[in-house]
Amino acid sequence: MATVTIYDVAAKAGVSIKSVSRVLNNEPNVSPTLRTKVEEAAASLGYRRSLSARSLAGASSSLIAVLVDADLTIEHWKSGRGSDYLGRLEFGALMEARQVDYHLMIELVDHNSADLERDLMALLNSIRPEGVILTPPNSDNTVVMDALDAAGTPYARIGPEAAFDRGFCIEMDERRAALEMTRHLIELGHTRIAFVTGPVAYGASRRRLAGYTDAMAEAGLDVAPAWVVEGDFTFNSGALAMEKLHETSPDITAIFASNDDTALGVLQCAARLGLSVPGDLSVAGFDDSPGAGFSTPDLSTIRQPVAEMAAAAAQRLIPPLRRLLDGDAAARVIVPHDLIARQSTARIEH
Amino acid sequence: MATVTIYDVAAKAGVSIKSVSRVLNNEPNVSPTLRTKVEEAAASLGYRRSLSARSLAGASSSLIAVLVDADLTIEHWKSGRGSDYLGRLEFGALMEARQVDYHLMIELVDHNSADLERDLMALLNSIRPEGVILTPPNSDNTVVMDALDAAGTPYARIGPEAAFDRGFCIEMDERRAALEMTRHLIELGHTRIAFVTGPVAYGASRRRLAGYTDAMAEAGLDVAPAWVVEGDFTFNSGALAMEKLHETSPDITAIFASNDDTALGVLQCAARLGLSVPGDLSVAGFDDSPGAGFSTPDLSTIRQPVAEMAAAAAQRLIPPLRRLLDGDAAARVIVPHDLIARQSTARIEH
DNA sequence: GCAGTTGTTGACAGCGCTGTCAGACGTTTG
DNA sequence: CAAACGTCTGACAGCGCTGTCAACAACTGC
Repeated sequence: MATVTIYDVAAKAGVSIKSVSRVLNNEPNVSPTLRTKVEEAAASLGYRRSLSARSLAGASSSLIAVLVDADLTIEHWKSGRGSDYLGRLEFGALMEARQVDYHLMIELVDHNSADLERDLMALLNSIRPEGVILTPPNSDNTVVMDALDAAGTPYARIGPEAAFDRGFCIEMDERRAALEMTRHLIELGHTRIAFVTGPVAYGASRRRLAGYTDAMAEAGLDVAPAWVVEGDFTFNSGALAMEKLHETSPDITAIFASNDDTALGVLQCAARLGLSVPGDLSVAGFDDSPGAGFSTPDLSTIRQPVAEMAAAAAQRLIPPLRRLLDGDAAARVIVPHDLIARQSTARIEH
Repeated sequence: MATVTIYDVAAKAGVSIKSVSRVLNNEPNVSPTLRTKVEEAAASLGYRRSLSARSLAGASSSLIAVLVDADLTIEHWKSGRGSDYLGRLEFGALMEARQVDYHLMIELVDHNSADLERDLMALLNSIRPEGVILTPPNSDNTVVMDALDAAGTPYARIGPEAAFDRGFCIEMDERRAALEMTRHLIELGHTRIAFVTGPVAYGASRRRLAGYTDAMAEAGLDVAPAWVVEGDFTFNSGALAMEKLHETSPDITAIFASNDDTALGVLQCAARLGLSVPGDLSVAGFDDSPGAGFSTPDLSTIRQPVAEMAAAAAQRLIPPLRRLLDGDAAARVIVPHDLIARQSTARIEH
């Protein structure tokens, strides 16, 4: 194949390679004549600078690395609980990166490797990314962040739980989202609304619960202790919660589950108990997981703006994009979510 | 940060950089003494060769590019029909690549760009991957394949539809999978089994239909013309098909849909018509999409071994892995699928 | 009209590696 | 015992770029 180098372009344009480099890098002090000559030559040859050479010569590597947790991913596939999280994330980042000819590299990290720090350092040394996108649970891995800091590589943390002063934090407002979903139920006329929590250890669980509590308080509605049932983000815990609620509080008219899996469990158990959704009971979830759109009835839920979060991350990590952001490049970003009202929540029938 | 170079290692080991290079590349004619000296020095410094420098100096780039279709992906997210396809694919490839320190790069291609070929050439020129993984629909894009051939870059096509002599073809046997699912229904005692097709334009649709037809023939069962209803891989087309079948052929006891979305549509419509699944009707899908595990009842389906396919692709594209495969590195691979029997299919009640 | 400035270009080194080639050994062969 | 060979190692060039610095032309101002 005809490998086109900067020499070819320089020869064709009748200038020095340095001039070609200048034009391509948008350096100042380039005459319009030179610029057109070089641009035409480059275009006619279909020239594209070699990433390796650029990176080696000291320019930016034009690379963003996405760190994905190996364990979590394996577990995901094993459990059969597929998720389009990664796909959406990459897509969001890619749409930004491609505009300025940056590239995305996916790296697996073993977050409980004996020598995580060494692994990471070696990785950074080997590929020298301009920036790194951290996905949960590594968004809160201090070893990872320490290594990145030591290497001086900027990083963006998707959905961090703590230490919001480190790196770029890209989040959604989970409390507020839960609050809005609860409001949505209240607006539909519900007053006796139950809540199925996630594992208490997760900050996300706590924030979602807080949103529910706040919305109820705000509307002047009491929350009976029995209405808040502990779950663990799984389908089964949802079914169990439904059973329990059916016994203890048969008068509730809506259940808000901390995530979609749980909500789907609630849905299934409700069907088994002969409760019609949304006729007898409204059910809401959280996450807009792929299954949520296909349940019967399909699930009202909160869509995590994963692609937008990744885009925000990319904008902050890629210098040319960051420049466009100007002063708006806050180190901590709250990305707006969507409330998706589907069939599983409806106006209460009197 | 302390960037560790080959010079540091050479100095620490008291040898020339060429010797370090020799050891690291497993070149022949290296004395055991040298080897240990270098390995120890490298390990103690946490040294990892720079990808760019290696690639620039003429060694392999250690890079595999995954070409993902921009349009298709956008459509996916827009339709809200998330898919974990990409995630599984990457994971499969990554697990292989990491063993030999290869890296994965994700690239978006716009398959109806005015200048696809130029775009691709520029991309290849810029990142010089060792191999490229093509995902549908680009697995059958001749422009892409031509560009890759011209560049001399090996490529693996995931789920190709035609031209099986080009590149590495990584497939599953869709006809056989459909045949097995039909057999599964027959074994459960069903004899009047309907089929909802995909769009006729897709080879996959035709192969799945063929599997159904073959299994029925094999079992000596007649297929009434009304039993085969045309769908288009969407949820709605499944619901429509169910309605139609309910009118024309109320005596069928099982429906095999060409994909999960369609099957979920069938499921929903069946519920609306008061048909219990699997009591009155068994329903089967194809693809094991994320929604399939969460429907009520959950869906029996065929799991596309996406991760395994990507792994097979990686093994063929990455030279050191390919060597391990030995003569087994067929250019065309059929990766085994799984039949996942869940609640939606059951023994027929007499 | 001459130093001082600015704008525009090119020569050249060097980024961290690998490939080529040659040199220094030790071992076999006729 | 010299010639021929195989084994091990290092010197050096060069991959395709960018950064530094110098050269030159075209201005400026006094």
